[in-house]
Amino acid sequence: MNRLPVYLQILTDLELTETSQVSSDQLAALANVNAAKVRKDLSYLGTYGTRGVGYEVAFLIYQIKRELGLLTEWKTIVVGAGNLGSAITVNGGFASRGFPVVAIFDVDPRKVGTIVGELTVRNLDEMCEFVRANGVQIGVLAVPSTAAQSVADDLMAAGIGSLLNFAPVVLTTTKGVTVRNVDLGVELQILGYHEQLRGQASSQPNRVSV
Amino acid sequence: MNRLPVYLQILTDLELTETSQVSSDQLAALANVNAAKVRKDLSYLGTYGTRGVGYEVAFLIYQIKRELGLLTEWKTIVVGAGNLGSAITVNGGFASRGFPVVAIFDVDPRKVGTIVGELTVRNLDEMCEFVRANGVQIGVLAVPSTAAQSVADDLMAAGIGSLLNFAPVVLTTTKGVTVRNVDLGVELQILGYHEQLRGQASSQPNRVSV
DNA sequence: TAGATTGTTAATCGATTAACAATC
DNA sequence: TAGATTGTTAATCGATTAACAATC
Repeated sequence: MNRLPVYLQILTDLELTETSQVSSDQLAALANVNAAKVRKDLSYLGTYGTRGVGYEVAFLIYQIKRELGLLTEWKTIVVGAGNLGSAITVNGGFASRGFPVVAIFDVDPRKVGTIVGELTVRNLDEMCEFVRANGVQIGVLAVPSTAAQSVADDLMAAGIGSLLNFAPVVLTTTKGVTVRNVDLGVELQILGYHEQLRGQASSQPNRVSV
Repeated sequence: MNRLPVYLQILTDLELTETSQVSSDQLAALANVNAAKVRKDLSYLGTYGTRGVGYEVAFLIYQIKRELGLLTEWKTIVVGAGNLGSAITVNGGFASRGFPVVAIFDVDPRKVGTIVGELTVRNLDEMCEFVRANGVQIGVLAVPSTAAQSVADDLMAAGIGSLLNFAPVVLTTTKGVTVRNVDLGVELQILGYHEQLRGQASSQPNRVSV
């Protein structure tokens, strides 16, 4: 369920402000969704609410984490030690969210051996062996578009489970590997679309929004 | 329409391979969707196909760009000159996709004045004035979570149109500002969820997938 | 008990897709 | 004309939400 991470973030914030109980109405307001939807989403986890009272924040956090598989750590590697790969490795704070970055790789000999965060950049040649030997589950592709498919092929051959791909290409995948594409250019394009709509709204009010 | 950027990318690839005509069947296969959906999506742009033949690639690219507002350039600034902000400014290649990054800002005096790509990092103090003076439409927030709301408030006060936010916080927004959140941690969490499902599928085959 | 809120049903809404006449 | 493919209708499917009995 795609909305559970949103609830999780809100609940985590609430816990920091010492809130121990929350109603579906409150949660819905914070998440900008319908209260019935919140109850339906949460009832999917089990019947953990108390009628007339609401939900216990800490318990709900635990149950969502359980459902999302965040009680386990998933070993993650980053491929590409450029700015993006470094950003993810260093300040992503992913380790605290259950995704320890256990290695970072690059093909550029000038980058191999340098330090990124707490890791030393390894040579791409060692990647497959490392994945196999350490049972790495998740690979983050922060490489140029031209290299993405090749790196993905290597990782899949080495038995990786899931890929997070930042290169703006449609990867060909084998087996049951899950791929998630994040194209930052597309994110901007969507904003551009909204900017255009804004312009049309003020000048040509004869068009229904989509 | 959220699928148009996907079609656009595929069509652009096709154009590079000298393909001038494409059918809804072919496009659907490349985009991993139903052919009827492709035709319905494209018919929204207008009736640009030819029965018995298909669609002209170049013309379709133009029409999608027009619809998405990609024939105009949208002035973009990046706030935060860390690894993430640098990655976006330098190798995002967003300028070629219609989003020229016209300035980058940081609060850290050690970063102000340094060069990122073709830009000199400016002081955050100058940001509002710059946005107003140059009519910047889009702001990219590559700052720590703690700073995100404050920077967003400043940008909105200065009249920015849309924000792309990488900080894992729910921003409070005023007026008709469009905000798009990209939480890389959430992206990983979704992969973690799939990893967990994979594990359950092999051990406990008594659970229907979601 | 009275008030509040859940869990769930049933209605509604919108998105997807099969099917096919139109037509190149 | 025969084959291919669009554009669109109508059916299907799934997601959202209003409503309310259950119950704390």
